[in-house]
Amino acid sequence: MKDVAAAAGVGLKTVSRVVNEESGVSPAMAARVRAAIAELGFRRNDSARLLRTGSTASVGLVLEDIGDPFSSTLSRGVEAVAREHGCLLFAGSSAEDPDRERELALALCARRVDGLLVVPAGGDHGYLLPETASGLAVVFLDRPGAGIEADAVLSDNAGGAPAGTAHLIAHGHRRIGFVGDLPHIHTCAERLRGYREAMGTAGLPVDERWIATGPTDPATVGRAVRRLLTDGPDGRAEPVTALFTANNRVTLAALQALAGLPARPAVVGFDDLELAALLSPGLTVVAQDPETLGRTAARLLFDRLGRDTSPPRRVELPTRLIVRGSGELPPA
Amino acid sequence: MKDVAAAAGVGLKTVSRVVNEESGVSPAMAARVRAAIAELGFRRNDSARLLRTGSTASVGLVLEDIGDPFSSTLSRGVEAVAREHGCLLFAGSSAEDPDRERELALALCARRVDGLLVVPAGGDHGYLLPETASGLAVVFLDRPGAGIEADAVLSDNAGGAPAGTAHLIAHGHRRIGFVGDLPHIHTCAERLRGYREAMGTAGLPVDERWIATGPTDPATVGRAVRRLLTDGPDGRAEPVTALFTANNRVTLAALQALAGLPARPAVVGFDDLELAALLSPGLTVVAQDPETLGRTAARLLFDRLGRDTSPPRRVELPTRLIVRGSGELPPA
DNA sequence: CTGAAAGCGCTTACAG
DNA sequence: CTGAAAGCGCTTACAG
Repeated sequence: MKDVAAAAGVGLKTVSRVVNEESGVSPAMAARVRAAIAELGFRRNDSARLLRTGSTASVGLVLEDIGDPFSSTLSRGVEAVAREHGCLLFAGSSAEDPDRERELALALCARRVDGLLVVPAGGDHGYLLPETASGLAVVFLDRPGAGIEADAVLSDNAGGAPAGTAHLIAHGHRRIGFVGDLPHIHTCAERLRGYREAMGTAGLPVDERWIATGPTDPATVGRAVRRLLTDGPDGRAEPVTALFTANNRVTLAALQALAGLPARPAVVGFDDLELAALLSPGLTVVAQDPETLGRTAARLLFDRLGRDTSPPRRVELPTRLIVRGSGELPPA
Repeated sequence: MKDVAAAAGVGLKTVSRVVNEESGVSPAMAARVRAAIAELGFRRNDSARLLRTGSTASVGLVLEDIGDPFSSTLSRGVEAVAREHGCLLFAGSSAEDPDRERELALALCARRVDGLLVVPAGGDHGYLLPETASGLAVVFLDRPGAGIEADAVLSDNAGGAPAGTAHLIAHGHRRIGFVGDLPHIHTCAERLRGYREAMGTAGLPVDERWIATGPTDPATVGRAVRRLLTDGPDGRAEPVTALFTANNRVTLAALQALAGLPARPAVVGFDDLELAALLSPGLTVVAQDPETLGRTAARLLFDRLGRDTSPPRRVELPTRLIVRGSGELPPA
C-alpha cells in the first residue's frame, strides 16, 4: 500500500480510500491510484486490516469429526449463516478428545475469532472463561458445555429417545437392547435415560446386560450386537428382540453386524442415514436435523455478537420419528 | 502485552520472550512477568503475531459443498495434514458456482492463507495468477484447474469409468445408460468419455439418448432414470438394461427413483456410499478414496510451501471396483 | 478533496 | 540477561 501510494504520488490514506471505495476522492486521483494498484498487482491484506479494525470476520467451529455426516451437515448450516454475515469459517475436529478440543478452541481464540461454536468433547469448558470475559461469543452445539455459562443448541434427546423406544414397545417388543457410544458423552447418556424412561413408562424391566456402550468401531459394536442377540443360555440375560441404536455410527456398525447374522431384530436408530429408506426393510429412525442445528447455533452466535446480552439460552430442536419398516418388525 | 510489561515493570521484549518461552530471561523476571500475565488474563494475539511474522499458519479449502460426504471426507484428509503442520483450516463451499468459488478463494487470499486447496467449480482460475506470483501455493483437487499452472490431485477417472462400464458389459449388458451431473464438470466429462471408451472397446454402439446429464436433484435424476428405462415405443431408443451413475449424488438419486419402479436394471455407481454394502442387492461401485485425495493434495501443498519448486504435478489416485451385486444383475 | 501522525498487537534487529 | 526503536500492512482520528 505504501508502494502504491509512492507510485501514484499520493498519500497512504488516499490509497486506502480508493481500495475501500470511500467517497471523496477526485476522479483523477482515483484513476492514478487504480493504475498504480494494477501495475503493482496490489491486493489488500485483510489480516492487517482486521487487526486494526478489531474484528476478524471469522468464526471457529470445533467438531467431533469434520468427515462425519452428522458433523459435516451441521457445518453446512453454520457455513451458510457465516456467509450471510460475511464471515469466514475455521473448522477443526476434536476426535472426541478433550485435550484436542481445548487445544483447538484456544488456538482459535488466539486468532481472535469473533465467535466460537463447539461440539463439546470434554466435560469442562472453564478454560474459555477468560476468553468470554474479554468478549468472545461461544455457543455449544449438540451437547451442552460445562463450567461456563453459554448458549447451547441441542436436539430433543429427552423426547426423541423415549419416542423411538416406545415405538419398539408398541410393536410388541419387551426385551430391547440399547447400543450407544461412550457413556460419558451427553447425547449417549440422555438417550439412555430416555430409553429407560420409556421402558419404565411401559412397565417393562430393564436388564443391565441389554445396555451396551463403548467405542463405535465396527468390531466393538459387532461384538455387542452379537452378545445382545445370543445371550440366554447358562443363566444369562434373555436375548433381546429389538435394538435401539443411539447414533449414526452405532447404527451403521450394528446394521453391518446384523447383515452377517441370521437374527432379524427390529431396529430403531437415532440419526438418519443417507440410504436408510432404501434398505429392506427400510430403517426406522429418530431423525435429527443437523443442518438446522448448525444454522440455529450460528444465528444465536451472531445475535450475541450483535450485543444480545440476555441470559444464556438452551434451544432444543425437535426430533422426528420416521417409520420405514425396521422398527415395525415383530418380536422373533 | 504493553499492559503486562507495565504491570511487571519490564520491557515489551521481555514479555515477548516469556510468552514465547525463549531462553535468556532470569527466573525472577520471568516469574514477575508470568504473575502479571495471570493477573491481567493476558493471551497473546496470534493474528498480530502472524502479521509480523509473514505467515498465517492457515490454509484455505474451497469445496463444492462442505456437507457432502465426498467433500467432507476429503476435508478430513486435508485437516489431518494441516494439523501435522500446525495450520488451521478455513473451509468453504462454492456450491458449484464459479462466482462463489472465485469470491471465496480471493477472500482467502486476502487473508493471506499460506496455501489454497480448490475443488474447481469454474473453468478459469487465471484470477489466482497474481496470488501465486506473490507466493501463494495452490493445489487443485478432484478436478484440474484451468488458466494457471498448478498441481492437481485427481482420481483416476480415465481408468475407473471404463472399468465400471466394462463390468456391466461383462455381465451381458449392451444397452447401458450413463447418468451424470453437469456435463461441463471435469469429472462428469471424463467419466462419460470413459463410458464411451469402454463401449467402443466392446464394439457396442452408444445411442446418445442413453446419456443423461444435468442437475443432481432427485426429481431431475428420477425423470432421467425413468426415461432411460422406458424409452422404446414409437421409434425412440430401446430401454437400457443397466445404469452407470457417475457420482455419489447421482447414484443416490437414481437408487431412490428405482425404488419406485418395477424395473431392476444393473447399476454401477462411481463413488462409494455409506450403506452400499447393506442394500439388496449390494451396490457395486467404482470407489474413490476421498480422504487420501485430501491428504495427498495437502501434502503436496505443504511441499510447495517448503519451497519445492519442481514443475507442477498431476497426481492420479487409483479407483477400485467393489463388486457387491447390483452390477452383476443380468439384463432383463 | 487530501494526507501526516498515531496505533492495532505483536516480532525483528540491534544495542547495551 | 534486558529493552528501546522500528516495522508488519493496514485504519482511525484529525487537521488542513
